[in-house]
Amino acid sequence: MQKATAEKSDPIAAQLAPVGRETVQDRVYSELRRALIGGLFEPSQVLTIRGLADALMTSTMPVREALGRLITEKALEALPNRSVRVPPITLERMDDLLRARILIEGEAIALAATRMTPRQIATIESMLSEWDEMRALKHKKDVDREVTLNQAFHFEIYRACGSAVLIPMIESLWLQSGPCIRVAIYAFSEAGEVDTAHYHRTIVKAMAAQNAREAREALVADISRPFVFLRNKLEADSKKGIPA
Amino acid sequence: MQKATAEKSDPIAAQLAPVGRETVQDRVYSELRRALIGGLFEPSQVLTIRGLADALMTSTMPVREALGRLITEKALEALPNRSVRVPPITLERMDDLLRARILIEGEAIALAATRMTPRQIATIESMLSEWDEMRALKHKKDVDREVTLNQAFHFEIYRACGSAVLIPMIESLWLQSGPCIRVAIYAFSEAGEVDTAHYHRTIVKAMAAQNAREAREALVADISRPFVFLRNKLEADSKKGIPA
DNA sequence: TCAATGCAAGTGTGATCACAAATCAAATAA
DNA sequence: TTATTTGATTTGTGATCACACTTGCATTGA
Repeated sequence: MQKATAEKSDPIAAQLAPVGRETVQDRVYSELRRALIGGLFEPSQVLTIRGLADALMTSTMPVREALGRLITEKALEALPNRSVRVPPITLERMDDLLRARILIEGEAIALAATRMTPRQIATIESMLSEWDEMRALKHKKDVDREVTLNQAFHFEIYRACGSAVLIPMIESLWLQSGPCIRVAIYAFSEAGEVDTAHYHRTIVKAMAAQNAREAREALVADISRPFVFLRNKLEADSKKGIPA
Repeated sequence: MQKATAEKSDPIAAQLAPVGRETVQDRVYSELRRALIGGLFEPSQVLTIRGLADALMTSTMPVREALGRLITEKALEALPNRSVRVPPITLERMDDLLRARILIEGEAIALAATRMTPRQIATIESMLSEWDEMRALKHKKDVDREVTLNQAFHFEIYRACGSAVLIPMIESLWLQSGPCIRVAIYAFSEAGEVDTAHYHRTIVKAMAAQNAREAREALVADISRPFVFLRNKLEADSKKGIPA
């Protein structure tokens, strides 16, 4: 094998990063994930293979496989008509999702509390200040950036839990609650938003002190907020407005 | 629509069950799931699309989509070579899986403890006696049947937890630990098996008493057993035998 | 006017083909 | 004999086609 010998003998090869061979299907899958977590699709919206293929400038093949994967992790829903849609929001489902997230993400942050390196803690601290400066010049409500930064903050912590089993589950949970969260964030914005960064600061403080219990409690408060907010909003709407 | 009117006006339509339209992909996916949970594939075994398609008497298309779905739930592993294999067993992964299963299945059974109907409890009790009579005439070690019955018992309980979010996660966990479990059960058989049904009886008793704490503890003992057994076996092997 | 029928466009599913990358084996050189 | 190379086979990926089912709309009937 000429490649193996080259790697050993050639000193410049050590400076070369291996070029990733990402498939089209992977890119489609990642793109749809990003859109789902960011809440770019509305609940109950139906997606067609050919429509997405056109939008993503590819053929139907990578799209249908990506959709199949998203359906298995419950990020999308397969109707009996064989059409696929993003799952609608119901109160039961929101409670269900929140309970699962408290259980699993709470465990992950408790594990991470005793395993995070100073370097990793410095990373999430820098994210904190990045959050602050975004708030400082909040001329425009950059919801997309807010969502992205929030996700990066949380997963920087979760990655430190050292569990290759829990992390994909958390990703699946974020995928499923993405549409809900987006709706909640919009509701936040129009209802005099509470300081989101405050909760993150509490989390960072607990993580720096390696206090698993406090970290878990702060996390629960953080992720519960949009859910209870949206829940109250939905209940209020159904009481006075349309019951459906 | 003639179908809708027929449903309302025609009395014989009420006796007709809707014919399910299961796709080939669904069948392939279910079949591979069954094989994985049952441990029919060995750890580190590589699977080829065309090989599976031939074995399942279908084309490559349904197989590749089923494989993609199984990869996303970590039931299979995609190598950088783009070939797929069933994940190998490591001590770290086993501990990781067991911890996640204790966390999530423990929560599920605790939820189910206060929600199981008398009818559902009667069902798992009947499974208990079915287990006993299988033990009574254990002329041949029917590992397959043992695995199937064990799965049916646990999921009859989990289904009662009422969470549409937790159950798919538990299925994913069983998918991932399937190969390990199979190895453990074989090891059980050759090492004078402890009474598996005893743990299930304890679980049933706790469920009947709606005692969530006891049910959870009994479940943890039940699912931990094959893992700690296999762990000790692997550690013993690595100490005296091959370190790899 | 309204419901039922029939047609046409759209959609998911499975099969097949083309192509590039990887794997394996025989052949060759040191 | 051992290491290297070369060629053939296998394999995954993406594109395209054929078919069946669904959906939506226009037409027809009462």
